[in-house]
Amino acid sequence: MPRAPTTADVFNAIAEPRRRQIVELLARRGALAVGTLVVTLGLPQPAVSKHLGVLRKVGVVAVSKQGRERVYNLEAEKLKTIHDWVKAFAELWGHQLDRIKERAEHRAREQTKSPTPLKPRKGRS
Amino acid sequence: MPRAPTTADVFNAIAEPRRRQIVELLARRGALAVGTLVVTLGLPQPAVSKHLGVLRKVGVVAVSKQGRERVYNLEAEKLKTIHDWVKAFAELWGHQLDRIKERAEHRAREQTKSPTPLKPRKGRS
DNA sequence: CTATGATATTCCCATATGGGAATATGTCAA
DNA sequence: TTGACATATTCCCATATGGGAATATCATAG
Repeated sequence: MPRAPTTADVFNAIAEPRRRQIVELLARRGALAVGTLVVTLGLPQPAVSKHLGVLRKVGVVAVSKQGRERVYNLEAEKLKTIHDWVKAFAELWGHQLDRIKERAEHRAREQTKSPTPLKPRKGRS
Repeated sequence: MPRAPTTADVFNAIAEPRRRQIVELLARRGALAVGTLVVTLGLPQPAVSKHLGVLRKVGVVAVSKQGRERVYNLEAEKLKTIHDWVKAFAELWGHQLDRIKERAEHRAREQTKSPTPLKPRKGRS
């Protein structure tokens, strides 16, 4: 199986730096027309349109026709998926994670066979 | 330019569902040997090793040799990058984002007066 | 030493990529 | 209508993918 399509989910969609930039821009400056994004990002228009297509497909942005322009706005709630995911690990870096780490599989399955023959010295001979 | 390598940064690394699963497992159960991950994930060992390789390259996990096993542990701080990124948009979904949205490109010189969708005719009567 | 267990690495391949270039579609102005 | 502008879509291609299969590497037991 090849890599999942960028449109598979939000995680894949924002893996692309340019797309993250677009999200940042829309968050910072509000809804923007494609043309504005083109000049701001310094990317060719087709490239921008494609990136927007990906973001739109996963629901991170939404379009609205305004005259001959297409105005894209951020649908921030979709980013909540990611936030919720990483948030679960927040305590692991904000706190002492040793406890969780250590209480883990210290008895692993190795004890089913060899009773912990740890660090046998790195002798040279 | 093709898609950036999965090892390019944390965002690309965790775009892959299996790799996210690995992260979750290591967070939940602490450091684990490859073999344990293999049985838990139900994936062929080479596949797991490759995923671990990606995660290791971006620094999300770290290995330690323990006898003939390789024990992988989570380096949660690396996920902070992602957390910090999405966190910036948290106010956009937890709060009223209208303010930010509206103050945006109002110079688009066209006030959105009526959203009136043009196409949503989902019913043939 | 050799054998076995535990992981990592290499080769293969269908698939998707992001950008470039060119073109199509859409919308407004005369 | 025609023309100019704003976006989207299509085609092309070098590159990377993730899994499968086979093999290599490393560590320990005998």
